[in-house]
Amino acid sequence: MKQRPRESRRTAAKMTDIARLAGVHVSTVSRALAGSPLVEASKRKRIVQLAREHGYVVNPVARSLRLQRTQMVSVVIPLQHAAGQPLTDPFFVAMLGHLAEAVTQRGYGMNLQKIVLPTHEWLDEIIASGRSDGVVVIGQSTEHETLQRAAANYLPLVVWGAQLPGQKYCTVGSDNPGGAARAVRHLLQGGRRRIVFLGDPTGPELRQRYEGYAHALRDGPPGTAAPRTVPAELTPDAAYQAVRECIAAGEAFDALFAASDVIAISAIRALTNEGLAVPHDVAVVGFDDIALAAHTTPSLTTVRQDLEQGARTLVDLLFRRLDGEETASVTLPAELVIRDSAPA
Amino acid sequence: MKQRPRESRRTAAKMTDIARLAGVHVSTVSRALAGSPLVEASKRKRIVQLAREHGYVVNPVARSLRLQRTQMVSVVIPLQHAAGQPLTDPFFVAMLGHLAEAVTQRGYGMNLQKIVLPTHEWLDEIIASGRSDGVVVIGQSTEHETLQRAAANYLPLVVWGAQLPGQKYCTVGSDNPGGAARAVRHLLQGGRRRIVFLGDPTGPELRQRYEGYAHALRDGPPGTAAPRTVPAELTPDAAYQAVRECIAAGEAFDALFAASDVIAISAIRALTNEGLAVPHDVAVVGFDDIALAAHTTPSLTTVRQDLEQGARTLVDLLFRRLDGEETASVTLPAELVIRDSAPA
DNA sequence: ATGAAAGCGCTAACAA
DNA sequence: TTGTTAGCGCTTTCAT
Repeated sequence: MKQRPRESRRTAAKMTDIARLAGVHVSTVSRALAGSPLVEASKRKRIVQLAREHGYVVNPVARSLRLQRTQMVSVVIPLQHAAGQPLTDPFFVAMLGHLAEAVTQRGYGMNLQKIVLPTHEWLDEIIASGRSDGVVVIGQSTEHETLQRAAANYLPLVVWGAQLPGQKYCTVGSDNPGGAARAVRHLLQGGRRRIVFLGDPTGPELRQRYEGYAHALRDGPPGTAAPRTVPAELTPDAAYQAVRECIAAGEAFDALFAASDVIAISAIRALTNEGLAVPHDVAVVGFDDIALAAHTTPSLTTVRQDLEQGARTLVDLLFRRLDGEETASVTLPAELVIRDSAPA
Repeated sequence: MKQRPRESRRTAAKMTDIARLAGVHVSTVSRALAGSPLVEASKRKRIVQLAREHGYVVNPVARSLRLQRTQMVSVVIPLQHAAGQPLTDPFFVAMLGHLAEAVTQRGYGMNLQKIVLPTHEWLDEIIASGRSDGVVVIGQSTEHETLQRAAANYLPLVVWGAQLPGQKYCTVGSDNPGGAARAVRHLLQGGRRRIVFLGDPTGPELRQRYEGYAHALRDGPPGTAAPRTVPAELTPDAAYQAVRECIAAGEAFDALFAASDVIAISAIRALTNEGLAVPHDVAVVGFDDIALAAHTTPSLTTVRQDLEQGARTLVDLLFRRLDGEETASVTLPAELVIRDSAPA
């Protein structure tokens, strides 16, 4: 058993050390460092100066224990399959960046947790642990019930995802059905009639995208083929495989609506490699508008989610909940961005 | 002044509550939950069961205070300018994802800090605070001296960046000079003679890339133009502007080596918009091999940094340092990936 | 095998 | 204005 050598870390100064140096009681130092007007101004300055000279900073662990408040926000990503969407997926990673931005701007720290196969009580444990003052969950995954339960007695919780009927927790998410419907109508207007849905509509967000797709198809002109799903996990490889197999099986389609940009891009490569021209033979629309989307060949027509606004909204709602407000869920617009993979 | 309403959060169970329920002393619960063989097996099981039923989890704040160990790793990103590389830059964001993966795999949490204009003692404060057991700094920025000072008496610190002479802290980074030189030699082999460096070689990593560039040019065939820098911050807009201005100023060049992919891609757009064909008129090579690079039009020839391996190595070294080992710095290979923006 | 008690570093109610 | 004191929730030595 290896041990932590003490010499490796200079023992950090404690508040009592500063108190001794200043010749005052530790409580005076605490007050001085908190800028309390109770402490005589000159003395306060002296103490603050002393602390700085000695590189002293208040120990947040002790402070948190005493105050029962951590100044931390937990960001949790429940992933369904270990092999599924990795943490490095452009969507997550952009969301994380924006969240970090918004959280640190408020003087809070952010701690990041990835939950692989959500085990029994993952969320309750995070909440009960008191490691953070509030929780942001990115994606409902298959955890709707868990979220419902947790929200029943824990206010400072916000979730990125779809808004569901009877939902008790607060979500921020894009208008998935609307965005998907716009994408499909765009394809229909372009004369496409056999439009396939690529993705696995298990989680609420993807299901909503599927429903928007199916709904728009039902309202399509005569000759519009019925909805058809090509199931695929949200990874490049899975999507690439799924599309190739679909083509090999001889299925005919003239457009593809993908549940995410990542799989849309893979689909384009699969189609191209199979000798199908995009958009001539098959038009492709994605979902997300990741940074990559504008630069692919052909550039990707997609439904844009504004993750920066999403993250800012999540954090804003979380802090209002920390202040006791029962905030309502927010749905953000999902706008169609027309590029070359499905031109006007 | 708003107040935190107590009703919003069910008061979490404490260890003493479980002790009372089990009819034992809190120390026995502590031992039981830690799986100590001292506690009689049946009693231990009963206690663990009780804890689970009541959704009890050990409070990590109290635990950390007692053990003087947090099971947390701080990840810090010092940024030079508020306006510079945002946290959402693909490089950072990919690095973050990989780090999160590696850290959580070891059962540690990760807390994320973004330091905008590094103030006096940012690193010392993070270390002194005891918020985490170890620190990963992403990028040296202009903070070499700060890192030197901190490393003098704090072992569990690792840095992504360039290895510098006389360096006392442990870095993991790509072979910047080698990678840059390979990129430039590739351009020279393709017949390019007037190769410009795009970027601002202020920080150590970019300086090393510049040096690799300059070095390769000096060894170039007769007729090779001397090194020339077009300074630009690592943002798409700054780079786009810089390149357009450079063209407008009538400067002649037939190739461009960009300090990062993000600015390389912007450069391509600037060149194209100015009527210069890539690679015909101007070849472009980037640095990073971000996900986007393979999908731009034309696809980007670039120097690949393996961030996954980088992150794994950082975390591996950090944990060895937590165990007291004085690990040496590691330089990872930086391989040239030839695509269409500078074909063979 | 279990309990008692001390103490991690800090803040705040209370006393002076 | 400052000091004294209790205690946040936990682990661990020591005593039993």
